[in-house]
Amino acid sequence: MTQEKRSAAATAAAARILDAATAAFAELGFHGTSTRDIAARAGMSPAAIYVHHRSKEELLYTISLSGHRRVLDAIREASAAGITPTDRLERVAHSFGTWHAEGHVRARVVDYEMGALTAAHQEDVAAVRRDIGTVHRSIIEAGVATGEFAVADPSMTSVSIISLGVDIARWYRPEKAWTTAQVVAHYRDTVLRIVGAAPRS
Amino acid sequence: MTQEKRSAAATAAAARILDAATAAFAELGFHGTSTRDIAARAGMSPAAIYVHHRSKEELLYTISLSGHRRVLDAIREASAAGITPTDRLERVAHSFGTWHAEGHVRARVVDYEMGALTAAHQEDVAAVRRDIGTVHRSIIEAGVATGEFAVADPSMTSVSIISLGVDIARWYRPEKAWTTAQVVAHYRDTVLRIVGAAPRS
DNA sequence: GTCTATATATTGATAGAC
DNA sequence: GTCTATCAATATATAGAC
Repeated sequence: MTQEKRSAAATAAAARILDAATAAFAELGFHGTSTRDIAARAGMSPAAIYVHHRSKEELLYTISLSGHRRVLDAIREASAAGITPTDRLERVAHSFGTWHAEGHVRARVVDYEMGALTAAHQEDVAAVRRDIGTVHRSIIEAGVATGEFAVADPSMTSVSIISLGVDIARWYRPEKAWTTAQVVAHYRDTVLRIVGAAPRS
Repeated sequence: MTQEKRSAAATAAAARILDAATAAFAELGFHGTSTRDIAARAGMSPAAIYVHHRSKEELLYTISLSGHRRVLDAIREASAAGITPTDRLERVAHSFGTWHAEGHVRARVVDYEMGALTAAHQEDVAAVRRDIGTVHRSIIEAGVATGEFAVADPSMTSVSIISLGVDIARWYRPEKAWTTAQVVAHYRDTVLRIVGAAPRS
């Protein structure tokens, strides 16, 4: 058995507990969720959690850190693929919006439960968040340099764009009228308007 | 002693407890806050809370409902004062942004802790939220009618504008670089861009 | 209307059988 | 690696003295 396969998150039971914790945290919040809630959703006894994970807080840490890293990877890939700043921003907005709309349950935990982490774990996540901000800001600055974007303060604008994307996870509910595709398309168009890009054909 | 003065929230001690609860809920979340936390912040014993309020949940309900009502009143007043849809939207954005930036502590509880309310209390708050949405959507529809705004879906656009304002309360921290006035001005300008209004002089 | 003391339930986490 | 049983701490809320 390899090192990787022995690590907690690699076993099927460990993953099932992580998924149960994600669903519970998204619905009730970290502090509103008991370890018994998580165990019940995973179809196991409360004690089983501690065979695979160190603590309830570590469950949140694992969800939050891996979630943040996956978003960062996704937008970096989207950003690299584009040619012009407008292309890159459009791809990044699509990727970022899709993560928050389709993955709204996971994203709700990732983006809104950070405050329940220990200070050290919160700093690990914050570092990834800074990189996510840098990806956005760099594209905006590049677009300002080429004249494609009309933006007075790229830092503030990138915060707004990220904010609008993140907040999808708070308000979006699939049982309502809009599909994720509609929400993402609207987000992408809104982002282009915010930076003052020329309307797309 | 009048009826009003005898109601719980009207006494000084009751208000002090409400303020302490607001600060605690904003920092730790509803479920992360104990009644002992609240009592300690108010400089009272845990038992004192129950002289002035029925339960911890009722504290949140009072904060959340009165907060929502105050926002609704503020944007209704701002909306009525304007002449053109652009004027009205600008005033509403200023009012809505100011509430969330300057009142970010209170707004964080009002907007992000709703899920901890009982179903009945959640519905009371949701009714006010629907009115807040209607105020925004009506202005956008009016602007589309006059040709001042270029918006394909007024419902989605009003959700975006509200979302961008609400989310200020999540990310804004006064100890960072930006003043509330800067954040509000940027929000107001961004809102006008989102609806496709002509840039202001 | 404030307090100390406490009832009662639930919490996160562990012990030990299998 | 799963379970049942349980520990110790903490939760919300109340009782009763002053």
